[in-house]
Amino acid sequence: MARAGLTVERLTLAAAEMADEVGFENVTVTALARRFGVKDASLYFHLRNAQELRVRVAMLALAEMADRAADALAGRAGKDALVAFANAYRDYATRHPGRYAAAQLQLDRETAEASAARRHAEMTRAILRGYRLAEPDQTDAVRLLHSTFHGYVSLERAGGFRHTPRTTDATWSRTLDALDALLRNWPPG
Amino acid sequence: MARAGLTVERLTLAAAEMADEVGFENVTVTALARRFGVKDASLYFHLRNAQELRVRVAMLALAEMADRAADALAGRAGKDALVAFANAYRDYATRHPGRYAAAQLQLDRETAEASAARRHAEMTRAILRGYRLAEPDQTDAVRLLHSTFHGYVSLERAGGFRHTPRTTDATWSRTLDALDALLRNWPPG
DNA sequence: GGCACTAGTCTAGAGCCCCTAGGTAAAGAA
DNA sequence: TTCTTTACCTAGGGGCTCTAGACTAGTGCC
Repeated sequence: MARAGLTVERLTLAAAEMADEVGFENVTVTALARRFGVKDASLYFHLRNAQELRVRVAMLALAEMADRAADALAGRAGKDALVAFANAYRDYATRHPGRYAAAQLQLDRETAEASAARRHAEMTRAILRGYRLAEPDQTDAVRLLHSTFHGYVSLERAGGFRHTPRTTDATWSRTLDALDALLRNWPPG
Repeated sequence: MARAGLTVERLTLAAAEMADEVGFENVTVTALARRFGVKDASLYFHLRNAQELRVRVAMLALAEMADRAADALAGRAGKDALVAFANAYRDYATRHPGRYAAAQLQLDRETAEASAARRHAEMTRAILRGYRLAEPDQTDAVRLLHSTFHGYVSLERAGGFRHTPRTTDATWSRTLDALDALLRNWPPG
């Protein structure tokens, strides 16, 4: 009965890796325990329940995405920043599909506050500084950008663009052109 | 042992109602059987497995959304059509959250072909006729619209817009203005 | 009406998952 | 060394998925 050296952090990271390998919906407490050569009941010493594990993976993913986005944004402005930010987001989803799926988990208000969601919003606002939008247009633009990025990535991952021959990379690039154009010519209220 | 008169269609419809009431993820074969006063094993005479049930609910939702969108589109063109289409989509998600969640299920290629997804794409292209976009811009615009609508609705439902006081209705309306403006001034390749 | 056949439901049970209660061994403190 | 705490274990209940095989309700035919 040697100790496995489990911690919440190790469990969360392993769960995130597992999510990328087999899909977030297949990450179970039982399967995670198996991976550590331990009984499932043992994990409940470290986790309140299975939902906590999922939430922790979601928080990890949100934080990682924010880190990547921040790196991508460093030293850039205007369209350059917009493109780098969007690509960081899309690349993360491609490389870490399970984590990305986890990040879509519905978090309760308090948990959402504690997450990196605020950093995402702040970075988006930073990008918009280059486009000089006043409130409430700025908030609307933040929401539009989030919606489009998230929608594009999740439809692409779900195979929603497969029926047309045009590559999704090409459309992605043109979508960013279009959003840049839109932000430069935001329609008056 | 009176017969319950189960059919795949009745099961699918009941599952869809159940999804709207308790959430798509809580629709199980066992719970559905309970609702019909029948043992869970009995449903496997009508369904291959639980996944088939989920897929059928997804197909139902996609078809219903396409119907609503088609109604909304009738007799409209230009921005009018764009707004009506987008609202039909968003309203459906509001009234039928469980069905909407089901519609996001990943379908395999064949199932997706048999779904109403093609009708959605055709309607979007019909809207774009008013904006006179040539290929490949048209395909890109279809993808952009889908992405934005889907992204907006799912972020809104997930509570992603709660942290800012601005109402989501106001942003939605301005988002449609912005998309209309963008389509009228689509940037040259 | 009786018989054969099919369709629809049931019971029993295996396997996996979530989670709790209570036991026990390992690691560290005194 | 002994004591305490920490970390893991066994046992078990309850839910979900799904299969095998039994049984019955209904249908068609004589």
